[in-house]
Amino acid sequence: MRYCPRPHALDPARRAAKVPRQAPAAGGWGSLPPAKLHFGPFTGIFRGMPTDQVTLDATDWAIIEELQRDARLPLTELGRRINLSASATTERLRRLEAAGVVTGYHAFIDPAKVGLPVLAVIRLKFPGSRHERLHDLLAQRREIIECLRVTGDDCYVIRAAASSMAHLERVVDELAALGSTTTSVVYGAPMPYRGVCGP
Amino acid sequence: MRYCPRPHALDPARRAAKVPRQAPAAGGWGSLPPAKLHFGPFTGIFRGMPTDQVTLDATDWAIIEELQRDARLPLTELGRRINLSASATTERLRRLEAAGVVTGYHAFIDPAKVGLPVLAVIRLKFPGSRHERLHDLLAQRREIIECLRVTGDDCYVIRAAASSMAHLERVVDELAALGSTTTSVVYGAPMPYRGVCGP
DNA sequence: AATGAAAGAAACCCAAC
DNA sequence: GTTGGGTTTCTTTCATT
Repeated sequence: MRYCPRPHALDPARRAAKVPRQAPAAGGWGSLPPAKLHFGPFTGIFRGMPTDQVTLDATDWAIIEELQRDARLPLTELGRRINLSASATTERLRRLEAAGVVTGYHAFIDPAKVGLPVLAVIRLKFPGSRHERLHDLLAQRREIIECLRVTGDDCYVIRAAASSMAHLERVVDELAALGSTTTSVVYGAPMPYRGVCGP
Repeated sequence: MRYCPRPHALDPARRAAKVPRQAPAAGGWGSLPPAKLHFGPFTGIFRGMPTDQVTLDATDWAIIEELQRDARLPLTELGRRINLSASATTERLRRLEAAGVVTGYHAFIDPAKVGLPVLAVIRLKFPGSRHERLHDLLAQRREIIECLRVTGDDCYVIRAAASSMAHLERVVDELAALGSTTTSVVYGAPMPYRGVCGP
């Protein structure tokens, strides 16, 4: 097998080698493992059913907090910060990845900088159960960057990033064909996403 | 200076050392402070006013897409995938970081795995302008993992991760002291967060 | 801007403690 | 968990184009 540089357990190539049976890919981060329930940075990444809780000690939490802050931290430096040898740090992290505690490492992009300055939270209320059509739309419209199914009056909470209000309008119109929408444009974040933290 | 392993431009130590003077924010917002506007994975990380757009070519987008998928990808492997030498790839990425296109690299954690299986979207409606009290609460309650200010009936859209419904209730009660809340518990994500993509 | 070479550092594996 | 050795790969710098 080809040597995979800095090959964390979540690396697609490595996962393929180590996790023989992939569940059918269902949207979202292509590289993420199947059947995870995550509520990752910022909002949530739910996928499928919740899984069992993992017992973590203070060192595990230190690893989690460092990597939530900077996912590109080298393992040697991470080890230094948590007062653990590189080997032990690597093994801890490997276990956290294998247990599904760490679900991925992702770069964050400023949408405004790349031409998507209009961000919105769109709530969608369904009359019946045309969920398939929504799923199709989610897959196609890349302006939709997240969709959560929730309790309450609204069935779904959707996030979208658009290049203009006119662009957002087109996205909302497509959603409005499926159910009734309530759209809120985002001014800013008094509290931008921060990762989870220990007890 | 101490060698900094894999020291990307966003590394705190390196940022201080290498980016002496930020160019004054030019463009549409006049004298307003040059802040970050990100709508990162899952929800968005807005902070302050939007900044200027950056012109990106197909190679830049390839870098962005790869690192959104796996932030721990080595630069050599990234270069291989986009058909560029490691040096050129590094320089491209350095520019993207310096321009504020890439705002960070973050590990995603499965909240259910670490004892926070209850995720909720809480909308908060303010009667007046007791924003300071909200900001204090946001800073203190680590269950609140994001807060967006939005247009519409509700002033804020808040995300929270709690260990139980009783735990969530306590968080909601604290918010309800400031304004009227509407809470939706998250079932799952038909479309978990996926990063932005090019045109 | 991209390339290629070279030095130092990091990732990895493994054995021993 | 730690240490240390040995190997491969990665990061960074710099000269070159």
